[in-house]
Amino acid sequence: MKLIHLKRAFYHRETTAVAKELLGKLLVRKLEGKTLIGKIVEVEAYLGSNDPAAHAFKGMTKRTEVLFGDPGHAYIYTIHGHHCLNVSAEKTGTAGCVLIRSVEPLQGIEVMKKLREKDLSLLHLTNGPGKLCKAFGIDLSLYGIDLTSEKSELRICDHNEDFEIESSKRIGITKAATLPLRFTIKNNAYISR
DNA sequence: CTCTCGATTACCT
DNA sequence: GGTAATCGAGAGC
Repeated sequence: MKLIHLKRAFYHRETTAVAKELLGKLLVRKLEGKTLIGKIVEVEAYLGSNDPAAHAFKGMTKRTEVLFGDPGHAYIYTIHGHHCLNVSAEKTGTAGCVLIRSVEPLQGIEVMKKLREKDLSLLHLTNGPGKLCKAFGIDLSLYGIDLTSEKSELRICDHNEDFEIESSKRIGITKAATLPLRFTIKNNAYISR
């Protein structure tokens, strides 16, 4: 499998467009000499200043500053004791991002199982934002990492496949909860919930 | 410094 | 489907 990372221009667009097109792409993590790969099957768009549910809604803080910078960087935060991975989108100065909610494990599954401590069945290994971060060894030390750099330990690579995209309400939020900004690959077995 | 609140998970019935 | 555990960021004092 040849791994060509997505370029900056991919992220330099409207957040919902980036979200939909991230479906089917490959999350690639270099870790301890191994390469872990997961196919993105579920994402959510967070629109920044127009979206009360977005962390960036109230403006820039130390935590959210990467969202206001160049697109194509990792926005990682902790919630309920777990880490979540987002990708920054939109032009510099505008704070859109895409939450990676679920991936299908493709390569490095033994390493993922080692990093996760519970529920090691393949279907439940990476089917949630906190779970996939644990399985991929993603924590705050990777905050702000450039996903478009060949050298990065974390990047997103191109992959082509035919599938149908389904949209639905975002999960686990209370504000702007009815907007259809969650996108999934229809009928994929590794979607969360 | 203290307090509150989740973009969650795992385990229970 | 219901809920306890969890912990850092952000806000307020």
